[in-house]
Amino acid sequence: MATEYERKRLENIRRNDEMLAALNVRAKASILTAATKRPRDDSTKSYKKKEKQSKPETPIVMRKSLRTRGLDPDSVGLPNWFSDYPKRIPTPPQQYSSAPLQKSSARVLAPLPFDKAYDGEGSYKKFVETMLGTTASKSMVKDDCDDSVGDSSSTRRRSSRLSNAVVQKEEPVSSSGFVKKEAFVKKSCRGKLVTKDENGDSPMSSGNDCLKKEVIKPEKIDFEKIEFDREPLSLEPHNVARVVPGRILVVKFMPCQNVKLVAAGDKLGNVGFWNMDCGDEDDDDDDGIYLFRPHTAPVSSLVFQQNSLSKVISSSYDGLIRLMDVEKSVFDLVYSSDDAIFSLSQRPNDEQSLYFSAGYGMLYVWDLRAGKSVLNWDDLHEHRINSIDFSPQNPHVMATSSTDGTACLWDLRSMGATTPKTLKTVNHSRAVHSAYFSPSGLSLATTSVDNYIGILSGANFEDISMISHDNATNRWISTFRGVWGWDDSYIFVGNRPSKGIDVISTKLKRTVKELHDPLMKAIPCRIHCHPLNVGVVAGSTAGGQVYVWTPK
DNA sequence: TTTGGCGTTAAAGCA
DNA sequence: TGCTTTCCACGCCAAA
Repeated sequence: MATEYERKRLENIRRNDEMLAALNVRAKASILTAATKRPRDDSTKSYKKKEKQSKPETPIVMRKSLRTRGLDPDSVGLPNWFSDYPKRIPTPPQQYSSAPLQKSSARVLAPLPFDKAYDGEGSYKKFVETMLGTTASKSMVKDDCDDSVGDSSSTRRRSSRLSNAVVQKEEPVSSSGFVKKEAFVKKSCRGKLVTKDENGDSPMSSGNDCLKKEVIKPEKIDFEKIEFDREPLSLEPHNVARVVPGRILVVKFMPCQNVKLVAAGDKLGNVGFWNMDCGDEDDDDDDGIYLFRPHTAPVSSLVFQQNSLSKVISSSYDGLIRLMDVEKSVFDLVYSSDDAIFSLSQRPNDEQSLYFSAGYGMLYVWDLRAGKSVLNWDDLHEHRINSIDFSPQNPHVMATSSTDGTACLWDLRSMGATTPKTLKTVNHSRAVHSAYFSPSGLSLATTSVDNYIGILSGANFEDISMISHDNATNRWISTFRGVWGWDDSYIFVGNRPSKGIDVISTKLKRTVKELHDPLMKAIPCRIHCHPLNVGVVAGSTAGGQVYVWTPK
């Protein structure tokens, strides 16, 4: 229950804020600050804001339900304005265009048009064109799934399937819920139309695709041409950009081979897109970086819709899930809640369902078509769930990681109970920030702040090995998450002291490579390996920069 | 047992 | 170049 003291404290905060708002002190202070600020010397490519973002004038309010606040659902509890506290600050009608100070606090429980969400300086016209496929007719898109927050695991799976030539079919599942390893047949798929399923139907053909897609023929993607093991990766100056202003929590490549586009979500609620092909130095109005602000709190995950790459789902600590629909130029509101959403994922080949975690240990299955929750568990973990991922071998098997110090494997088919049992639980001594399946689905990698990266393998994931790795961060940088490369051989994870990326061999159980470059000025906390282009790796930092390594 | 304060220390912004 | 500010990740520990 909220204490008397807490109520008084909140009441004081509210009164003070109303007084400041009435005096318009903050707006005036902001004007003074803007008038006296120096232009920043920024030699690297960067997003351009409409106006300098002043520091937040209100505290970030973490979304918390009555339940997690310890209040009864029918309790009067905190005043109504508390959950939407920032909205109480008087805002002018043009808040989105000329008053980022006010804008920074408003949680809009409605679809948000691009015009209102856009926070860049130039035009986003080219971005829309690119996303709608007018320049992407050569694009090739993946055939199946995307993944969970801030990682790279399942978006790579297609590429891995191609490179490993692992034939995917309806896998037999053991009684324990795990796929029988021996059921898989390795053979070359060169020349096959890998985007078609067993019935000959292309999973890409459904839906109102915006991009002009082309069936991927394996011979078009010569994975052997680029051998990550042998060819070093390099960081070119033009592959460095500041995409968003705040600390990045999630970075994702658009799963498209011929359009080099990176999306990043930051602590302030921004979602930035960087079209790396758009490098027209003469065009001051469009440098390929497009900054939107669909959320008012940290963006926890970004997922490109599996069969419609012009749609991007975002989740946030502000309790909202939005669907960016480029065709309609709007960030639709999919879900809203008082609980912070810490992770979101989709199962392979099921783009109608969202799996997301909220508050402290809750997990929801949301039907996009029906617009409602079809399943939920209140206490899947004892603390926040940091990642959700699905086995590419068997999409019924889900992996979660949590601040409660565990990573768990679940069988979705036997989770009807209110307190479902795990298939496997991995115990770390501290918070676990990720648990991602390898591209083949045969291994799982967990990353914990206890300074270990766990590798689970074996037919039933019974073989657990812990690789020592310095995963310590602090409050100013995002926690590390080990992500898989393009096959089961390597895991990529940030290195704080060296400001680089460690490449860990799962076979040797140690770091075998380090990606360093003098251009790297900050720690790459969140990493994504391009799902279709082997050797292309993005690292993102607390300063909002994205660094993209490419094969030499 | 719960709660809240504190230490940690990266990186932008500013003078 | 150096100082200030940021401020909800996490663990530790003392106080309630």
